Amino acid sequence: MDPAVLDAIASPRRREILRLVWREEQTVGAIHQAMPDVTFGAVSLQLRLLAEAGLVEARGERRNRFYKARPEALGPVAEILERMWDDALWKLKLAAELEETRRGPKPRRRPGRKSKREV
Amino acid sequence: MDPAVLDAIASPRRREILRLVWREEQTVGAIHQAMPDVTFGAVSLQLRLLAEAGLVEARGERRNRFYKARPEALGPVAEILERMWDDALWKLKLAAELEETRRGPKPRRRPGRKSKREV
DNA sequence: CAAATATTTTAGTTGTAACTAAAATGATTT
DNA sequence: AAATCATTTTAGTTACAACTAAAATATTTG
Repeated sequence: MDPAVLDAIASPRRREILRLVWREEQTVGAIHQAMPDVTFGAVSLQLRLLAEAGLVEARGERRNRFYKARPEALGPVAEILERMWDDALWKLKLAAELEETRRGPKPRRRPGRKSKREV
Repeated sequence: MDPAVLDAIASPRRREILRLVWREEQTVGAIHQAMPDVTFGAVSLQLRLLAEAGLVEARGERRNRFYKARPEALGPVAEILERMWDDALWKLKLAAELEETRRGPKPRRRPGRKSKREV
């Protein structure tokens, strides 16, 4: 397992793309339609990152490129993701997470301060 | 499994800290001594992030705070990390990775361009 | 070949993670 | 209560991931 894998799946956006191409290949356009809050170009760039990490593969047919996940490249992480996606609760969390991380890769850490040392 | 976990382990620096406190608790000072390329404060900040994600716990004794990993919070990811650390090859890669990511959280994507579509 | 369609790439912007240096806080000892 | 030790927090800097809009590239169709 490449550490690039850990990097790749740390992004909610990339996890969502992975999910979309998990079972069956999808065109970039189809993926983009499922993520209307980002531009086509943004989807293409994330697909490039995923492809460079070996987590998706592409196939060209006619005018389209079809992308498909490579679960075998994810090793044990594949099961973790699948478990997350199967969990209905997770779907809600993902939605909130995607909305929150409209820009910026990572969830903000909570601002709640605690002045005294907490043991 | 919280997605904050995936976030936390995406950072080589945090993975290294986790490794140091995996088997036995360590003071912040001891952790810092094992990572001389960053300041004490930087270590403390990353420990805070890990603690907020529930991946480490702290205990205060005398002047020191002892940090310890909480592998149970990592779920299946714990095994992945352990497997990585056990692999000698990984140790070399991690060293290079840490050196390369002196600043900046993630490995640069390779600049190699390919102008034609590659199917 | 021109037009249409699908995708990639470029150039530039923005938010923020990871860091540093120094100040602040907390705990212990004298 | 001052001095010392260990850690946390603050304020500010820097590098870069994720994004947008537009231009470029590739592929098929009329």
